[in-house]
Amino acid sequence: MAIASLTEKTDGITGKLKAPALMISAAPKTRIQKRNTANILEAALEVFSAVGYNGATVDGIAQAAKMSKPNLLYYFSSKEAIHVTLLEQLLDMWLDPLRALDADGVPKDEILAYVQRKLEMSRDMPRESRLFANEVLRGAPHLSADTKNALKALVDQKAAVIQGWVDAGQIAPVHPYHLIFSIWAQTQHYADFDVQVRAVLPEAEARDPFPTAARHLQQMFERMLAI
Amino acid sequence: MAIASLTEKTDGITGKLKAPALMISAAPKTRIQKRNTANILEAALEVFSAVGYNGATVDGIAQAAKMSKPNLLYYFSSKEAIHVTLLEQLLDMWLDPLRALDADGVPKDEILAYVQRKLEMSRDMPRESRLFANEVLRGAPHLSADTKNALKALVDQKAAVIQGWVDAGQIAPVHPYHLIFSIWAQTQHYADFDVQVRAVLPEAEARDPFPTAARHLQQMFERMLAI
DNA sequence: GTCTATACCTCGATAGAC
DNA sequence: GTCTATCGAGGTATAGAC
Repeated sequence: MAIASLTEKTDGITGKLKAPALMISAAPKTRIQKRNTANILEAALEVFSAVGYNGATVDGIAQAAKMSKPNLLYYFSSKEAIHVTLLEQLLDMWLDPLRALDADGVPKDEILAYVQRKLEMSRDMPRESRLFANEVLRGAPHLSADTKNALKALVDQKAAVIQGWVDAGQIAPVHPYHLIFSIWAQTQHYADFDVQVRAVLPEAEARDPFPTAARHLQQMFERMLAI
Repeated sequence: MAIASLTEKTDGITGKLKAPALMISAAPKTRIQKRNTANILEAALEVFSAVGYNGATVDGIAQAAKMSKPNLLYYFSSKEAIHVTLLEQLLDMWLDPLRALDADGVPKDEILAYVQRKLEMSRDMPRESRLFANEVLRGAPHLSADTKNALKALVDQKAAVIQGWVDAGQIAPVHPYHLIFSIWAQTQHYADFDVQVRAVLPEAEARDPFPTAARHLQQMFERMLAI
């Protein structure tokens, strides 16, 4: 079932073979098809994350992928199909840090490590962060009900783990769902609002906000969870 | 100078008379002009915040304002002019909660009150939050250098206040800029990613996430700042 | 599989009557 | 100030040759 695909570990970006609903053709087969499809999705990530879904043009994506517009549309039936495929493929990888939160680990360490992994994703994959931010900001019109349910199932599961730690007195009392939102919000902020962060920070830090951000968030969640 | 207009208290949304660069006409004069201009900006806020700048159409804004497209374009020279005017006007009010942070108040109370005011803005003015989120996400192409400098000046000033409190031992050591980012990120999250928050939360809380969010953030920043 | 050419549409903005 | 009509640019997607 769909939920299992998000609660179980998968290979993320390379696991692109599960046929998305909106694609014309069946799963890609030949080497050149795989290569072109991957090129298109990489180009689409670049363009969508920079100017949003509505700001992007098929021609712009085609140019970024170094192919003609009709050729691109030979691989994907529409602009929407590219976007949907991209979202579904990347979401899996995007949730890896949360999926790795281990119920059997040391509670405080597990959560702090999650925060740092998530911050690293904002640093190393800001395009993915902005892609999702843009989608959710507009009301998530291209995320299927299945996908939303799978996301909820994963968060429910991890929230239960955190609640267990609270009940066992291993971390200070917290609202597990809002704690997760706090982690998402603060880490993704450094990708999604990057220009604002850099515009506001003193010049020395603006060049690379992430080292001080990492220390700040470490401090923040350490104090939040200390018993 | 421009910076003063943001660091000093102004009357926010009603202070729309300072002529924005991109408007055709001078400041509105007749009663009907004021009324139509206000209608257009209200409609534009509704549309831009729902579908973003690129997703919005002049016709859509005109319909929301219950006028014809050419009539709307009689008041604003272009779609971009509407957007720029809207951003400049609302930013002032948007920064009121930060501006109200009082250097002479009780440090912890001042910061906690700021958090709550900001969360209330996310609850009561989600459209404004999404408007800015969309603009910053795309790299803030419609915010002038003056506006960015004014924002930085305000944050610099308040960061210095917070640093003063830290130096005086009145709150726990924190990075003032990142503390402000933490407040922005976590409070705006409930407006910008509203659909995700509601999709993930258990049903009872999803109906209104704000009461538990308020308690969670109170807890979070109390523990962060406790000496 | 990839191209040129193009059909078809929507959008931003303007012309010009009233 | 407000309208109908329309222009021209730029967008998605397809036709059809190679």
